[in-house]
Amino acid sequence: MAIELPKTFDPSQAQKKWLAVWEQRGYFHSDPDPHRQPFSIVIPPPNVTGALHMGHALNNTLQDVLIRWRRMQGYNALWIPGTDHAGIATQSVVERLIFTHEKKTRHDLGRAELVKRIWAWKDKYEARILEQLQALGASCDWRRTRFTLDPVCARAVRETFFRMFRAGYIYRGQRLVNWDTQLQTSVADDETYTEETPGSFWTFRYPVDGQPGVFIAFSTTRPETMLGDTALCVHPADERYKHLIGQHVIQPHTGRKIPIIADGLLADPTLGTGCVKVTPAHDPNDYACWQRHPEIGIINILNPDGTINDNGGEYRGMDRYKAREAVTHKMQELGLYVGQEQRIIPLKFSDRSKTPIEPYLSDQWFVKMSDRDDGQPGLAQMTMDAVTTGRVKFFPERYARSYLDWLAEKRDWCISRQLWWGHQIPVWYKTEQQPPEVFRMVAEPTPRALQPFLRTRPGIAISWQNKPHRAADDFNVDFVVCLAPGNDDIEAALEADGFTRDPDVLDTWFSSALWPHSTLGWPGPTLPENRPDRTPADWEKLRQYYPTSTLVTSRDIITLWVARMVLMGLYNVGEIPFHHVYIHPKILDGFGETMSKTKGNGVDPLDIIEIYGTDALRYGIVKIATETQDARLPVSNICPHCGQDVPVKQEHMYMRTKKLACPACKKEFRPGGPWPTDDPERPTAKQGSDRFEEGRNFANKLWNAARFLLLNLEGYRPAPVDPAALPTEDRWLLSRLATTTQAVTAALEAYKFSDVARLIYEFVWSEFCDWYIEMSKGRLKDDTTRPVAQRVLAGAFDGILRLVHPVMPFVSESLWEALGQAAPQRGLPAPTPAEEAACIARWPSYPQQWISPPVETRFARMQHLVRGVREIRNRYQVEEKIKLDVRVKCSDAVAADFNALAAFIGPLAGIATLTAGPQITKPRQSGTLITAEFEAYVPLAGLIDPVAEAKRLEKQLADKRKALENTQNKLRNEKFVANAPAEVVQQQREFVAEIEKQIALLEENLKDLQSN
RNA sequence: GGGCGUGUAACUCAGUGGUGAGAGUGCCUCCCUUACAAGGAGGAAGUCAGGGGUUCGAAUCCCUUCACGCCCACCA
Repeated sequence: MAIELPKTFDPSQAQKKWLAVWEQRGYFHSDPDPHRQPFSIVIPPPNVTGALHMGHALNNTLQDVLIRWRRMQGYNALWIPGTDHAGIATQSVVERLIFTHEKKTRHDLGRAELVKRIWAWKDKYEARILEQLQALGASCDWRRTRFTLDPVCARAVRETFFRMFRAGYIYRGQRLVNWDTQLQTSVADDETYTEETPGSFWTFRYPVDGQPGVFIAFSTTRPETMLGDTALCVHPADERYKHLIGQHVIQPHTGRKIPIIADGLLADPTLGTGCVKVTPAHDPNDYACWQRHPEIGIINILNPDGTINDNGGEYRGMDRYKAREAVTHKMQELGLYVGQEQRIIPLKFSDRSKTPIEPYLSDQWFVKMSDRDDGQPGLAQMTMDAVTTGRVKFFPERYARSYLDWLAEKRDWCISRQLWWGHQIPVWYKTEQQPPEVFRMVAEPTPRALQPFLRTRPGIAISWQNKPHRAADDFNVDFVVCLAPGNDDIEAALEADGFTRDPDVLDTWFSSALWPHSTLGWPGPTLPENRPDRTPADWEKLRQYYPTSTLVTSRDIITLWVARMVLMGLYNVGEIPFHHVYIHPKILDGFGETMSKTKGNGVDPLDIIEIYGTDALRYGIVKIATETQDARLPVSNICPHCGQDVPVKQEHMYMRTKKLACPACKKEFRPGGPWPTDDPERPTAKQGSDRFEEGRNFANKLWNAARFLLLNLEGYRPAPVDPAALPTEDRWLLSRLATTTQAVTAALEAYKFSDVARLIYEFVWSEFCDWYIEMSKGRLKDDTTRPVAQRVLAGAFDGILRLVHPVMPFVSESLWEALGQAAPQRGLPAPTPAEEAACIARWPSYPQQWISPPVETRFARMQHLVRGVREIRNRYQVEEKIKLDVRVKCSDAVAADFNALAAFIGPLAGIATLTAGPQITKPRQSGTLITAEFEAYVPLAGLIDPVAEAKRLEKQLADKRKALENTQNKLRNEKFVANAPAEVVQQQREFVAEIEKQIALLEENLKDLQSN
């Protein structure tokens, strides 16, 4: 009995069913297995407070395609999921929420309470994002889900910090950081954005000391920083100022005498007055200048909240912008004001608080990236070498350049953040004052509290201040102690002895950088041997799955994340973290802009899943993941009344358009966007994109192909087939199947995802469905040909399901089950019992000998003819009932090929009779000619308009003659004949012969037409 | 300013030296034929951004102009 499927594929039902089955059968679990080769990926951990967006959908779909494919290939495939605590992002979200609801700041709550609140928040949103990943079909080993703050990861972070500290790679220094005065934290460069802002450009002058009436002028956009000036600077070769170098000027607000120095790097004689004020504590360039001229000194004038500190004298306590006015006013009073002009000034803002950034001198922890004092390569160099030697490979290759260029600067990595949410820095010291600048680990002297532990514990490192130079601030620290994890008793002893722990937390990227090995349970070498959390199983996991196989990520974190993972992997494990880095494109809206909630141009993957199904989403994503291009995804508002797609226009973005009328149902709705409140008048549209229709349709096409098979597999008996003995159409199918399988496999190996989707789609739709299934219909009706046709159909479709599975797991799994009922044993050339699920089925591979160009050529000729007849039928609206007589003239060899497929031409082209042979029957009646690689004549007496047909043929003739002339000219060109590859020349000759024949036939045909 | 990338049909994109440039969507014509109207058959539609060069031959390689995007640096 035949199995009957519903007419259309229902994605939501399939998703629900298979997610549960896969999970319950544990298909995605992976454990160390010495007999299988591992293939491992660690997920780029999404921010725990984030919701799934298209970027995640893209990133994770591509990883899942790789993992499912390798799993099917028999690898021990492990995909580790997890989430990131994302320090600033998360803390500021929760802080803002608490402030909105309770009007309390973090200082009102206190550290412990705030952290507790964030954990509660995290638990909720972590569950949500993991569910969303599961909804994508992500075949992660969910048992191994990690969080960057969980105990396993925390242990790795502590270990790493400790080892780097002990080795002298981590130091405390004063540096200019981007200071967010509202959040009172430093923010990384990537957490800032620059905006062109209207501002003023002032010019002032300072009086030269001891030379009344002599002034020197300079310009600034931030007058308040004059309070922190420690020098004026000119170019050493600038004739205007040469004589003043070494003299002093008086800073009028503070009365300080400051030097005029020469620095060719800082001062540019062509800009402004050619003289520049130097404020080392509040400008990065000036800071660099101070490092070259430390004698000028450095003065910090700001408090963390952006007010002027004690160094600002009478301006103390004033907000920096108030101080700007006051300082300027004072200069005017003193007659030192020269001028002011309005300018558009690029101003840096904090991404989190949207307030202007202040360059601020602050105490921070750093990882030293430069080469070592002994000349040995440092961390940056080591990290670069991993790529230059080819141990880590980028796909596409060009992204290696971003990585190398950035690392080549060897800039030290600031790893401390003034936050409460994150890994607290495991360093203790004994003062409320800020600790010193540079530490180096030493054995002695030793704080008393540590004495009892020193002999027995390896996890203690002590540093002291060893550099005599002090910056503006005064320190009073004797010892700094860093502890490895697992030394709670020492921590307690230190704290009892008056030590306090550094309040800062580590940069999120510090823990993310450990992700490939921390998720695998890297135990670290300093943990005491007898600890229960250091087990042989940890090492076994690491040994099996590390280095991981491929990292799949986006290009904007190549430096922040990829480079640091390589660094930490090499430093901690002594081995690269991954062999391949695949950088995928970014998804943009229809106008080429990045998607964001504020713009209102985003697409919610969950909406796409709801409307089109997960498989359609995945297919669409794989299809647009090309090598070079970012993917544009035009967005539509989906009418909440009738479901019509209404394309988003740029004026709809940023909530500029408040209502839209649906062109289909005329009802009004509000376009999608981050609207703060509901609109009582009209519903808000969801946003979608019709780009996913292709995938939905493809899933349905597969579904219906299976439906056809199942209706026709009655009486199916598995048996081997002999490819050599199969009829031409079967050998064509096997040739195409083998070619496609090979090409898909190669595309996956090269991370050419778009090709994967295209290849599968073309084979399934344009070849298997459009031609093979149609051709099989006749064969299935005949009892003698039916059994073989069934075997080939079942066997080929089995292969198709395997090929489709990594991209579209749900529809393929559903059909695998259905096909399993009708044909539990199937396959080509010999049947085998089908695996119990598509997701653990073996990835296909077929014999090279199946690929047969002659068979494909033969088949292509037949397709040409069929298409030609169809075109004629269509052009002249030939009624189905009318019999057509197609006569074919060709060589005997082609005729033999042709006859092999002749039986299909009638049904496929919709004609009744067909005669094929080496001769064309004369005389011609009014008719038309199909010019494929052979000649076919379709008599159409009485059906065609001779004038129109003649016109058409004349146009064809003209085209052909032109092509002939071009090609003949080419062949007359000696250089072409001499230089072009022989096969190309041969091809051209054949083309000439062919086209000459076609022209002759067309001419003959035209004559016939005209004589009638 | 430096680096990387992009510009091909109305739209989104394939196509890195070799016959007349492709796909999906959209558009036009015909068809609800027992797998599929989320479908079938056919059709129209492109000076491959502009200019110059290399070559027997260029969408493809080189130079250049224009437009757009991203990253980095800088802007007293």
